[in-house]
Amino acid sequence: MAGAKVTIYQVAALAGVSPATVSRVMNGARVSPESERLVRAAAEQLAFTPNRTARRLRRQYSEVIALIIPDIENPFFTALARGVENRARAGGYSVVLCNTDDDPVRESTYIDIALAEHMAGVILAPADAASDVSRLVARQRPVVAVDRSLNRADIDAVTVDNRAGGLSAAESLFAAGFSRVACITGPSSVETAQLRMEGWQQATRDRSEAGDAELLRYADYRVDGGRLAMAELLALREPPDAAVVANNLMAAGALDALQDAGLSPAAFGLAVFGDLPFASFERRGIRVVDLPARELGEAAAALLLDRIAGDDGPARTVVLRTDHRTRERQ
Amino acid sequence: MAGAKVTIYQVAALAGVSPATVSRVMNGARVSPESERLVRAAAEQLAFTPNRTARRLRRQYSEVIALIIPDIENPFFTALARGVENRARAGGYSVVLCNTDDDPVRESTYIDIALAEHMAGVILAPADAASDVSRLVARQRPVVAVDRSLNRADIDAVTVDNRAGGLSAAESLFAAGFSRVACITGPSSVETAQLRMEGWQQATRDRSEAGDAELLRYADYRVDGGRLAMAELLALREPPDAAVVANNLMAAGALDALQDAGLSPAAFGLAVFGDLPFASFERRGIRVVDLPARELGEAAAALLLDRIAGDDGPARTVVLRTDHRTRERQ
DNA sequence: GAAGTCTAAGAAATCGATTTCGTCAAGCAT
DNA sequence: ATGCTTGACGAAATCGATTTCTTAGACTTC
Repeated sequence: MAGAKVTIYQVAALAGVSPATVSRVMNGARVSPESERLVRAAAEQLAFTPNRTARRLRRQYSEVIALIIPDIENPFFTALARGVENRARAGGYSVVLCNTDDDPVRESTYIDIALAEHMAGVILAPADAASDVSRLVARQRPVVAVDRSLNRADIDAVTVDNRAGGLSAAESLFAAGFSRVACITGPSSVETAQLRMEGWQQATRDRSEAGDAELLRYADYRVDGGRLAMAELLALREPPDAAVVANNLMAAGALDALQDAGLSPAAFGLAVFGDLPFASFERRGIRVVDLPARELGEAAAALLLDRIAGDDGPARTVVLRTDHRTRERQ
Repeated sequence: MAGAKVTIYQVAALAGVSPATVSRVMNGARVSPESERLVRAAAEQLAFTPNRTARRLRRQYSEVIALIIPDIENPFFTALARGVENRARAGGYSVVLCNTDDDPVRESTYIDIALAEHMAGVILAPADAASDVSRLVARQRPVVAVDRSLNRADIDAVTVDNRAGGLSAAESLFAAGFSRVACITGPSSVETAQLRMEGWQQATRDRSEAGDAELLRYADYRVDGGRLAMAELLALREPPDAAVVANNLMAAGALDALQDAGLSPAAFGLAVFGDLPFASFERRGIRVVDLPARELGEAAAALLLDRIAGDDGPARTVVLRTDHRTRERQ
């Protein structure tokens, strides 16, 4: 009715029972049908909503999970977030999205907040493999690493097979007839960047023509880094005729650089990790290693919800497959 | 130290003072230097973090604000979210991101959660102009509408001048020599879609050649809707030679359709609301009405923080200007 | 030196829901 | 009929920090 807050005491008074009974009704404990009727009517009439803060303080627990990601403006992570949210909502949980900009300090702050807020669990795309989740573990809060794994064996993780993806991306370029296949990957400190590069390396190592160190560029997983790296590659005395690019943002930059050089992505040979959500028509001819972002999120959430529900089996690592294919149409 | 939770009582015991004094130290109230030293040392030693749930229950208030958006996978909203987050963090607040998929029921649920969680305020990009914020108002929780305004005059809002944007977008196409300028806008129930269309309408109304009703298409603000609308326009007996597209996603679809028809965006004449984050090289020649997404978020957060701090002046509406320009380079 | 401020800090109440504990009465077996 | 179980439910403790309310000194002021 009124806007003022309604407490369990007021409902109890109106229904003529004790607050304990109201609580029992709201939580499905055994109550006589008569009491239940009275309480429900009173709650309805007063538009009673239980105060979650009080409940949480008492229960030491809340139906909220934290999702900590490095870059909220990267579509890969928003798709992942959507996967997490879908799964969590289905299980009755809300998701709090925390953006770290790959800053370990901010990540650490968010972990503290998750603890202090009594969140039920944390899904973390770690800024660094050495990210410190020990406080969570010590307090027995479930944690799942997603996209990138952590340096510790006791934490659940959901990742994709990055090495296989890098390998198949490079192989598909060779199979299409390209011979000098370069690689633009992310920071060497980031696991996915390293593994994707290793896949490429494995494919190129054997081919006499290709095992050239100058064809490998470490960039920063951002648009400008991709542009710069591609520009450098094209300026080589013996430039590549194709490249594996380790994420979507750098691919956008690389496309730019190709365009500047008057090359078309199809003729040049480009294989990219992850989708280019807005580059719809230009991406024809680009090979895409499908990163199942939403599925990653769903799998991570499912795993976390299991843990929250009490599953305390040994740590699991779920590795999703990457498909790759050539884009013909969106 | 240990993982177990540390309470204010343990800190008090170790420091040899009362819990009240510990609280005073933690909150900057007057305490003797000696007590302060003792408390800080004890807190440090035990790695004490105040339990936010308990604090919130007592204070009836938390340093968390909710940001409710219709589509987390739309870069416009993530950029807006980043603006909110930056500003909120600077003010010591955390942001909880809630995604509604334009579903009024989910929106309503999130509003209830914000209330039950004692959040300090809500920034809402309403799914519908009739979205019900009355519960928030009744409970005196600050609310700011962003991007789209609400049907009520007592709520702060931060928007852009959509009509002016639509007008200048259309004008710039006419000025560039195009004569049949179409418009692909969003659902007629969405305010921004309506206003952008009206701007276009105003520009075309006077030009004899252009005031053609069939050149106006209502779509759904999504990629496929844009593609379809553009395909329909191109199939007209007398197709347009240019178009104003009311958001970024539909523009991606429209570009697709143009490509299918063998037209280049520059030759066709395309003016788009909002940036196309990944279509870097193809967007040359496209006219972009800059939507200052991040600034919208920052302005909304600033306004909300003012309200939270107690500002209870009359409701304000902040209208940001849209700049438009032609893309030459990313 | 007596009366009147301050100040620091402890004791205890408080926020609102949950949960333990205990009581009372009804139901059942012997 | 007696003793025992069972179920409903109220009273009161609890979660942990904040916030009165008090009290005991220390310091002014005339």
